[in-house]
Amino acid sequence: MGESSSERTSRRGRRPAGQDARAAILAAARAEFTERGYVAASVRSVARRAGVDPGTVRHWYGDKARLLSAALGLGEISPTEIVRQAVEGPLDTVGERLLRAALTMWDDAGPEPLRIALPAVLSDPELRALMPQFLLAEILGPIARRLPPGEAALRANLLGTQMVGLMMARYVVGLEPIASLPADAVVAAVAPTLQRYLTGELPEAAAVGA
Amino acid sequence: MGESSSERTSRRGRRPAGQDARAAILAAARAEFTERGYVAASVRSVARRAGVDPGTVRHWYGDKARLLSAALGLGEISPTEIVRQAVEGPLDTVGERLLRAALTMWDDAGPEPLRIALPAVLSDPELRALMPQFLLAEILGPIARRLPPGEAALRANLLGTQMVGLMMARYVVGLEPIASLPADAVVAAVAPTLQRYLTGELPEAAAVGA
DNA sequence: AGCATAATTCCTCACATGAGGAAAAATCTG
DNA sequence: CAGATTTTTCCTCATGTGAGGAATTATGCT
Repeated sequence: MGESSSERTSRRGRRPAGQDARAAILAAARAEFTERGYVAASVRSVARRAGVDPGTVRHWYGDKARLLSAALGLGEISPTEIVRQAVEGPLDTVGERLLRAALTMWDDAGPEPLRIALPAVLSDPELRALMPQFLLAEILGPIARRLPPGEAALRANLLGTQMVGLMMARYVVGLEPIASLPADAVVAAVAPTLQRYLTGELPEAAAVGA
Repeated sequence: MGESSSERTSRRGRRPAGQDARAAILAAARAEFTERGYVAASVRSVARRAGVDPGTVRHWYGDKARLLSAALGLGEISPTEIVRQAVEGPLDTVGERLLRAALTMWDDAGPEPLRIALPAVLSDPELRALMPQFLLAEILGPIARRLPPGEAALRANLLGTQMVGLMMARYVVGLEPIASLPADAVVAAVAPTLQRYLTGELPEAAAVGA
């Protein structure tokens, strides 16, 4: 964890043009958050890794939460928008469309953001407590609005269970063979489940319980 | 967070018989780990909450990892054993048996152990890296051994995705309505998925990808 | 009753963290 | 070119952490 003085100048003041401290900080943050977890990583450990002073990190990103947001690139993709688009179209293929959209999003981003964000959120009871509202409003809500009332919430919930489980196994944990299965194979196996949850027969006992 | 001197004596030495410091420490640990997350909770914060000195915590439980194990009551229930028992019997109802066993185990324990353990494990890249092996060996392995070779691993994986997703939604996140759905209703909705994953038709594209 | 053992606190140490602010150095602008 | 602005480090502070060990006090055993 020692800083290499060949990589880090010790004089105060502005660096010559062309050096991108912000990018180095963000890359270091992603690495630190991934390797140590958000809580155990510190602003100082990120700064050390980036080869800058902690004051520089603070200057650009303020506190650690904002550094996390920046490192995750939040705001660049909107899961809500992705869901909204996928949910449009015929209902008898909505399961597959949602799954493909999610797999594309996750595959594009790689496992890092999920591996950083999920434990960070789950470790904080206040953030964790916000997740149901967020999920219902932003992810499952647009789906439920396409379904007949009465079972819509339960059906969207069930879809959520399968999607989050797949996300966990494939991206967060890296469970094989599903972690390296081609997307088409995943869709072939899992989309029928999603479709049944959304539009298929739910046994009476499930519906009564809702 | 301040300690109440009416609850804590300040003299050194053994306490009169009848006071159970260990139980108080474990209860405090569970509360602290749940409310702050494992990493952010400290041995000192646990001790403060329990009304004892940090040295006492250290005396009984050594380091924080061992305190976590004790607080979670690890060793009292064996998921592996539960899976092994549920997997015995006719294959055409194994999905439901596994699900009932898991729901019982989770319901009995309440959300706390999962809310403590999951972020703790996922925040630590070394522990996280061990999860696939553990899951495959201890949970999914006994299931896969009951299935015909060739697709056994994929089928067990698929079952795992649904189970972990259900666990996340129902217990960790508290997503409604599934969080408060009666177990029978959950089984009615989800067991057919598990059964299909284990013994049902998997589309060709899924099987080829495995 | 006396001694050994067990349980608990107090003390100390080295180290780490987030945060604020001032000084220094490069760039930008008119 | 000079001054303003931007960027970066150094310095300081208050607070917290894990860990080791010795002193103290109650219990257990003979």
